[in-house]
Amino acid sequence: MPHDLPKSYDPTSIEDRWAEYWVRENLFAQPTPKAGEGTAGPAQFSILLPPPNVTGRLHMGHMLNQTEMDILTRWQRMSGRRALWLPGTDHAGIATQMMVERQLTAEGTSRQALGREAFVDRVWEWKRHYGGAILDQMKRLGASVDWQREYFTMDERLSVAVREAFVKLYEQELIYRGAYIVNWCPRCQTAISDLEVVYDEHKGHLWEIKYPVIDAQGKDSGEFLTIATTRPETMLGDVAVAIHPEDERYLQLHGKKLRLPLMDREIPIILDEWVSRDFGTGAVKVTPAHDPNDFALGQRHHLASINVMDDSAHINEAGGPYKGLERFAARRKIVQDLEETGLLGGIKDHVHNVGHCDRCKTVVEPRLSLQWFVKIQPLADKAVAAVKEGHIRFTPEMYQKTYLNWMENIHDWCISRQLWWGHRIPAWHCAVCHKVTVAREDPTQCTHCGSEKIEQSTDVLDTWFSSGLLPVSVFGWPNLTAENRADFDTFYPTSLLVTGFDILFFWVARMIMMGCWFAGDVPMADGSPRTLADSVPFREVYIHALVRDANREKMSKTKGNVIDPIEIVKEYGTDAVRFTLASMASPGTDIAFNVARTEGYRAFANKIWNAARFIFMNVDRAAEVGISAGRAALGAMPSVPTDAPLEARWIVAELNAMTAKVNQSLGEYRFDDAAHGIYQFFWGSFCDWYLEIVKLRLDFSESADKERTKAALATLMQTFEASLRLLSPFMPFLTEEIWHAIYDGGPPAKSIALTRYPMAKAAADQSALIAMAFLQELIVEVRALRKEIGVEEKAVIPIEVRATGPMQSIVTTNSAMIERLARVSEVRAVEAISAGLAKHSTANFDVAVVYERTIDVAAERDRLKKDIARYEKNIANADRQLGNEGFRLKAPAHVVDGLKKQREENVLLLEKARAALAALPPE
RNA sequence: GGGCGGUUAGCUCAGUUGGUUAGAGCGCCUGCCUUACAAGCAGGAUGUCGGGGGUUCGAGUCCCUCACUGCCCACCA
Repeated sequence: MPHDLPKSYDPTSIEDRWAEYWVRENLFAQPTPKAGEGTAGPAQFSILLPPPNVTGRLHMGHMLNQTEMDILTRWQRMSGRRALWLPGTDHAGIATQMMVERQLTAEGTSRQALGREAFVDRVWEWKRHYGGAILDQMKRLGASVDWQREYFTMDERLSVAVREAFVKLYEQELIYRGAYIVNWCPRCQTAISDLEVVYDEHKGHLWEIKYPVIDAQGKDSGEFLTIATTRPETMLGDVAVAIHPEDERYLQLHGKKLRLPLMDREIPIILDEWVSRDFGTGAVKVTPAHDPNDFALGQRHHLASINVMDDSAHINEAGGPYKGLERFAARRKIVQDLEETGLLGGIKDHVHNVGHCDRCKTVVEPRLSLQWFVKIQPLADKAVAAVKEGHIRFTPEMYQKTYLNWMENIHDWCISRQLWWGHRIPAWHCAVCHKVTVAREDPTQCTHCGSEKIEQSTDVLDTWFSSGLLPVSVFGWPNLTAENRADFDTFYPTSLLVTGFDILFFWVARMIMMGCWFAGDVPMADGSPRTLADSVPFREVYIHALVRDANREKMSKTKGNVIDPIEIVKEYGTDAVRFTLASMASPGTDIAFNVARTEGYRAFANKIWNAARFIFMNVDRAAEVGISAGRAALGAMPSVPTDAPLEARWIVAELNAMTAKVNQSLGEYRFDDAAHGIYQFFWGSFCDWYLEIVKLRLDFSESADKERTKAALATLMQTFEASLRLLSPFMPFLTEEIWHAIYDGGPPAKSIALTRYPMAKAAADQSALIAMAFLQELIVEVRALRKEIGVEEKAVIPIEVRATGPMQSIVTTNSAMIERLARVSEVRAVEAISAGLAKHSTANFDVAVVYERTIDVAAERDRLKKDIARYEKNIANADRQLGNEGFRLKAPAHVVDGLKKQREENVLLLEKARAALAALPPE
């Protein structure tokens, strides 16, 4: 890589090249340690990529997630840890099946027409074709994952883990099968878990239906009991009507029966305290097969359950004349029929929440069906303990509460899905004894009766059952032997999980439950039992925010405000987008993604690019006069002798301070602080001040002191190179390109990512920081003065400076710096500023420019008056506090002293400003 | 119904255990093509920290309350 960089920074031309190089060279592969070499501990850093769905395309949320993980992984790797970032994809049961079904529909066919086997083949084909798309996009983003370890949740070895987990839980009697009300999606035609139902507020109706009361002889008494329902179609499955036992309106109906309209069936009136008297009519129809509350009611009162709908929510034979109607058509017909028979009491508007399938948004039908469940409490208990005992730490902390609240109120988990795509449940049903055989190896006969008439369950497992196992399964569980457990011993528990709150329950909580449960049985590398502390799937969880659009709106396809990261990356470069996300990623706050920021950070990248060009230009000039660039000294923190020029001591002090800050911030997941720190240092300190000053030292003329030039160039190079390393986790492409250019074809490593991350070496040189701050203030005042009195930009003019003792000598020593940066021809140290000159005063100095001023007297007067008002206010404020005995007694000494000093400064400045005002021509 | 956030400059956001004069980026105004960079340089303006009350010598920061706003959980038919 030659160091003659093109004139302008063009991200696309460099990013593709390095992205390809990192993958080709396998730079981030983390091989399995040799047996016995792997030891868990702080020397390791392992992290799992939340596996994107194979259906996925990269969106901004992914990019944020991956940028954060990549920054941390690169930082950890460069800090000397054995870093492993493990990528993979999720088969995503429902989501993927839906995509393929949609494709089939477009072809005019269906999965039913294909049959199960052919359909599953088709999905695999689809997966091979599209499944890697998101990973290819990740490569383009520079994600430093170990591509050699890439997995897919339906890989053979991960499927083994799924099967083992299922069988084990079954053996432990923590998996059971039973008929319960589950959330049923009629479009996906499968059960879904509580978490997969999203509720939307819906303006519906409350229909009041009159149920005729019948007498002892079974004849209509002429009386009615009016019930209220939001779903009239379910009345076909009514088995009772419930009222509150103390409801005075209905006391006379106790023990009576009703005729179910339309179905002409006798149903009892039951009494239950669950019924609320003030809702609707105080009488509620009971449909155990289609409502969870009714189901519980039915259990309590030993009522039958009548399921009136089929898998696609059409009315079945139990619905009599309504058989075959789709549920909403049935609803309309039923309401119409009731009206015609005079049994419709009334229709009221009613706003209520309606559950929809998370995937396809179809209205969910609560429905009685036979499903598999995990008895979750024992797992949840461990998962609660793991967090309460501090074995897993959440950032931001508040998510711990959210997590515990959910985990402590958890319900059994419905894990069976009536899908074709997924891990098939390892349970065989016997046609003879009707019992179930669950086994690790496919059985040929029923373990209960020995019959060979067994058939495997057609259900598959919830996708999250397999992804919940990932932290253990990717490292080889359950087949861990002394020979092959090095990965597990080294990398489990993983160090960190970085993810969004949207999958806190779906995935994070499940991993904690399953990790604690299954890893707990794996002995430690030394054979000792594993404690809960070492069973957890990860030690820390960092939950990041949602990426919204610039107006803080959630991105969604329907709103059309989705920002495609790949598009933005093409326009501004990956580095700029990464830096945007990092700089806006403060924990707990959503990110309003604004391309204006990205434009700003592309400018930052360009700034770095140009700083590199400037430096390389000087390296070349130095080479021409026989000064070497001193590359051998690179790769460490720069150090400068105490007699080095001020700017050299200062920039090294600043670099150390910023390095400490960045390391600390990254340790606290403060990506924003870290990014701002680097930005501020590089642009504000390094470019704006240091580079401008160092131009003075880069004197390649014959008469120049070569040693001094060489020293200046060395500090320049070292500081710049260290800055690149510091920046490289954030902007991996740009820094890689420039870093290689520094070495002009002979880099000491294959990548900047494989060098060491800077560590602050020493306490910052305070005297350099103080002196430089003073000079910066002086230079800024001179520039401001020039502007105020209208000195042309190009004019070079003398100044007068009055400063106190040590500061005066700093001015004298560094007059060349002042002259260059403030366009000054001569710095005159004086006892007092000459009368008539335009002057600025600070607590430390007075400064004036020697110039025939074209002063705007009115503006100057305004400025001074404003200053005076400010000083007076400050003094009054200080006096008020200092006059308060409580403050003097209770405030810490440094606060009181600071305030006193500040007051003195303000008194001085006030005097100066008043004098200056008096010296102005009268109004 | 329960819980958790947020409200700071025109915009997007920082602000560590309460402590001296509340910050950044973008935007805005003014002047500069100063040979690394006009994707730049220099200078400048801008806030009753959502309202009210309280604790304290001292509150953007702690407590109470109200308003607005966002999210999560629950799901009474």
